[in-house]
Amino acid sequence: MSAAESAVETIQREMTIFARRARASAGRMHPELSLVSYTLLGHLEESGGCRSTDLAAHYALDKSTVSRQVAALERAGLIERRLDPEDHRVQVLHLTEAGQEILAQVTHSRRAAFRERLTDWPEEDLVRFAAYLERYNAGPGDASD
Amino acid sequence: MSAAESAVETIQREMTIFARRARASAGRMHPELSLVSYTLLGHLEESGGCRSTDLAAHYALDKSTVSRQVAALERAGLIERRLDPEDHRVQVLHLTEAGQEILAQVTHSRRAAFRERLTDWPEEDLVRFAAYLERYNAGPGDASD
DNA sequence: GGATTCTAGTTGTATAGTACAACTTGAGCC
DNA sequence: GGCTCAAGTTGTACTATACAACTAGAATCC
Repeated sequence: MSAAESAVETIQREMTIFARRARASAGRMHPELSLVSYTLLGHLEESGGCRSTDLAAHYALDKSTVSRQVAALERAGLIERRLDPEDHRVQVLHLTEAGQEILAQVTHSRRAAFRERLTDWPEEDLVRFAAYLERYNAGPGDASD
Repeated sequence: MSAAESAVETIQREMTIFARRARASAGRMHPELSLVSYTLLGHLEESGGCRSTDLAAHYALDKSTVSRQVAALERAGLIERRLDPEDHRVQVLHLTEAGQEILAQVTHSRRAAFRERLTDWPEEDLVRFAAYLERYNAGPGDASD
C-alpha cells in the first residue's frame, strides 16, 4: 500500500473515531443543550435570525425535526419567533438574551475543551491542521455548512 | 485573536461539522449496517472475538445497549456467540462469514468515499493530515479507542 | 377576482439508539 | 452450602429522527 493510500486509511479511521466520540459525549457535556440545539443556536447567532426552513435546508434535517427542536428551544426561552409582517406563513427565529447567554457559555466550555486538547501544539501545526480540515469539509460532498 | 486561537476555533468548528455530517449520513449510506453496528463488527474483526462487556467498555456504551445491538447482529446472521467453556456466563462473539463479507463491503465503500474526497490531495498533505488527526485523537481525552 | 397551486410550519406515527434499573443465571469464595 | 460478584437480558422511558397528512397563508392564472 502506498503512503498515500495508507494515509487515506488513517484519515478515515481517525475521523470515524472522532465522530463516534463527539456523538457519545455531546449529550453528557452539556445536558442543557444537545449538539443539535447548540448548532441551531449557533446558526441563529451567525445569521442574525432565520427561518425554520432555512435551518432544515442548511443541516439536511427534516422540517418536522427542526420544528420540534425549535419548539423545545422556544419552550426553554432560548429563542423567540417573530411573524414576518410581509408573509404571515413565515416565522423568523431570533435568540433571546437567555439564548445568547447559554450559547456563549457552551461555546466557551467547548472551546476550552478543544484548547486544552491542543495546548501543546505549535502554532504552525494548529494553522496547518485547521487548513486541512477546512479543505476536507469544503470538498465536493454535501455542502451542508 | 492570535493565529493559534483562531486556528483552534477553526479546528473546533470543522470537527463539529464533520461529526454532524457523519452522524447524518451514516444511516443513509449503508442501510444494512448502522455506524454503531459497523464499528462493533470492526472491533470484533480486529480483536478476533470478544465479549459483549468488552465492547460496552471500549465504546462507553451501556451493556444493555450492546446487548440489543449484538442481538440484532446475531439475528441478521452477522455474528455468532460461543459460550466460553471456562465460564458459562461469558459469550464470546465472533464474526460469521456473512459478517465478514458485509464488513468488507461496507469498509470498501466507506474507503472509496473517503478516497474520492481526498483524490486531489498531494501525498505530502495526506500524510501530514493523517498525522495531525492521529495526534489529536491520541490526546489526553477519553481513550475510547 | 375567485379557484388552483405552492410554501411554511405543525402534528401524527413509527423507528433507532440510548440509558437506567430490575432481574436471571452462573462463578467464586469462605 | 450460602453469600457475593459478574455477565447478560428485559422492562421502561426518552431523544432524535423521518415520512406523511394536514392547516393556513401567498401567489398565480385564467
